[in-house]
Amino acid sequence: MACRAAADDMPDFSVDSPTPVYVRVADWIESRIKSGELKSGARLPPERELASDCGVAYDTIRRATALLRERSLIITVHGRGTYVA
Amino acid sequence: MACRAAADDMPDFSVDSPTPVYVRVADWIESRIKSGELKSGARLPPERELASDCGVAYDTIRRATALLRERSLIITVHGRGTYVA
DNA sequence: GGCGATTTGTACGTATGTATT
DNA sequence: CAATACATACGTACAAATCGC
Repeated sequence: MACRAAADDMPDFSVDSPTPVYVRVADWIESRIKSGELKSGARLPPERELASDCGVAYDTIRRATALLRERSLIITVHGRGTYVA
Repeated sequence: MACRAAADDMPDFSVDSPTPVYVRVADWIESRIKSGELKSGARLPPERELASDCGVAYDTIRRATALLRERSLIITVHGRGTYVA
C-alpha cells in the first residue's frame, strides 16, 4: 500500500492544536511534495485510504485535498485518482 | 422569518436534474441578488434555516455559499452571518 | 468582563451517484 | 460487467466567534 510507508513519519493529527486538522493534513502532504518524497505525477492513495491511514474522516481529507487543489499542488480526476501537479 | 417569504417562489430542489443541488441553490440565491430582491448589505437567513427551508442538508448549503463566496457575491462572518456583498 | 443566545466552522460517519479502468 | 475511486448529499455533534444583556 503506497501510503503505509509514509505512515511512519505521519504526524499525530489527533493532538490538540488551534490549526484545523484538515489544514494540518494538507500542510503535511504539501511538505512531502516539497521535500521531493512525492514527485510530480505521483499518485496519492485513494481518499478513503488516506482518511483511515491518517485517522481522520473522509470529509477531512476532502477538505485537505480541496486546499491543495487551490494551491495548485495536486490534480484530482473523477474516477481515477489524485496526482501531484 | 426573512426567508419564508422567499419560499413561495423557491424552486423545487428535489426534482431530478444533472446539475448538482448545491449549484442550483447557489444559482437561485444569485438570481435573487441579481434581481435586486436581495440588496447589497442584506443579511441572508442562517445557514441551517436556509437548509431546512430549501429542504436540503446543511452540507449542501455550505457548498452553495462557498460557491457564492468564490463568485464574490456574498461575504460570511464567523458568528455573525452571511451578507450580500 | 461574564453569560447566554445566535450563527458559522470543523469533524465525524454514511449512503448513493458517476466516471474510469 | 465488475472493481475502483472521486462527487454529491444527508445527518449529527461539538467548537469557536459574535453580540446583547
